Amino acid sequence: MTTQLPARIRLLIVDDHPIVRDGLVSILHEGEPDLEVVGEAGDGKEGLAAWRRLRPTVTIMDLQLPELSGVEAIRLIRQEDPKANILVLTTFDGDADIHRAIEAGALGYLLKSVRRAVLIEAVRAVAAGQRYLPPATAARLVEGMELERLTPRETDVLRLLAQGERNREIADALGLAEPTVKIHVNNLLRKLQAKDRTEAAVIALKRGLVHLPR
Amino acid sequence: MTTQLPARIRLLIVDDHPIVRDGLVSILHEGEPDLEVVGEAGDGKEGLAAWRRLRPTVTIMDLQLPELSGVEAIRLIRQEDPKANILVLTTFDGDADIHRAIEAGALGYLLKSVRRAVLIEAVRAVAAGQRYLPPATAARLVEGMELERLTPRETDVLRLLAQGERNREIADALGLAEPTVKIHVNNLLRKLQAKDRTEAAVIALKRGLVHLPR
DNA sequence: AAAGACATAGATCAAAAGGTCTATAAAGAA
DNA sequence: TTCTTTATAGACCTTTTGATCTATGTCTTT
Repeated sequence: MTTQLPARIRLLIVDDHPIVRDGLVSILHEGEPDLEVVGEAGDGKEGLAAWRRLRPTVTIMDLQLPELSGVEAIRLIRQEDPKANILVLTTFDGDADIHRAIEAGALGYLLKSVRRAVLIEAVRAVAAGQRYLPPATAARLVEGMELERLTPRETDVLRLLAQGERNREIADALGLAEPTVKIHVNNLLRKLQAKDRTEAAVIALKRGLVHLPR
Repeated sequence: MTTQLPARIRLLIVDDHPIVRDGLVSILHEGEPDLEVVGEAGDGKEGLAAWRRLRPTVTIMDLQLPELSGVEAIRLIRQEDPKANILVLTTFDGDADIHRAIEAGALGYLLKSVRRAVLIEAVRAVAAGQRYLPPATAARLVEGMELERLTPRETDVLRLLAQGERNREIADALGLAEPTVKIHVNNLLRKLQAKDRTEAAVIALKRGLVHLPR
């Protein structure tokens, strides 16, 4: 189908921070003549549109994006082209988001704190269709698969719990009886290995299972 | 003392993310001939050393830095030169950190998500010795001054509370009686306007009063 | 010296949280 | 169909939390 010119790697950058976009462009261009940033986008929607227009070799994507979340954008892109190479570049290693991004079809994952050389290495790996995950992340991903799978309902409860809602309020918000909420909370404490709801809330935030409210 | 050539603004960038540093350099250089990045540093210690060596017009500083925190670095710099112009550039608007940074002597404050033009505007303002705060931040700072001042002991308790510790455990950890801890928790709930300890923990994290444990 | 803020702690009491049972029902997999 | 998972809910009990008192001692500021 596509006649490949092996030399050139065409890149699309999707990140809502202009500073980060410029930093990426600067690092990727300088001294790497075969890397070319062909497009940039500041939110998920623009990112998807740009991807459709440009069909880049690699899409570098942040997860926290306005309009359309990074995970959603990845899912939609991979739906249109299951071979699309996507490298996730995010600020914190909130495990849950990474997990979802990988499930949605991202090939690589990196923290924004990485050194320049690592970024380039990751871009080249993903451009070649290879997985790229920091070892620690890969390890946590495997553990995460096993241990902490939350059911949809538990996730609902956790989200409200992590905003400081009481069981009574959670029950009302979800249209449940309070004992039901208590069961879910109980399961959450066990799965998250938290000794009480406050620790559960902190763990949920730390792992990116829920996000801080505005 | 220093004979001033008004044209040139010499900048020092202190941020632990190479991507962000490159992004800043790129934005600040391009099309702004009077702005010159004369130095970069990747942690607080290096930042302080670079500042001593370079005495830049403006120091652009992240708050979350290894080795020496941004707030500490700001304090030390301002101790040596109370007229040093420091612009804080940070990822999240954790109010407490901003508050401390301003108290430590930062002149301006910006989120990393700002547009390029705003960044340049802020740099020029701070270079001229003027305060630069986004209106929303300024407003919150004023409120914050009034309402939410925590005592040192309350901060101790809050830190442990936000890790999910129980009153009993907090008491043991701090060498207090449990009733004393309860009083502090009570004061915290009132000052943070939280309805229970879980919400207090979330608020504390959101405002940057405490940080997520590693 | 007096006033105010802070830290300490004891005593109660009601509300909420958390643990442990049992039990029903729907959806999906073996 | 049978088994498993998930979601639902009731009952019971203990622990923890949070609210509200009173009270003391130390600082710092006025």
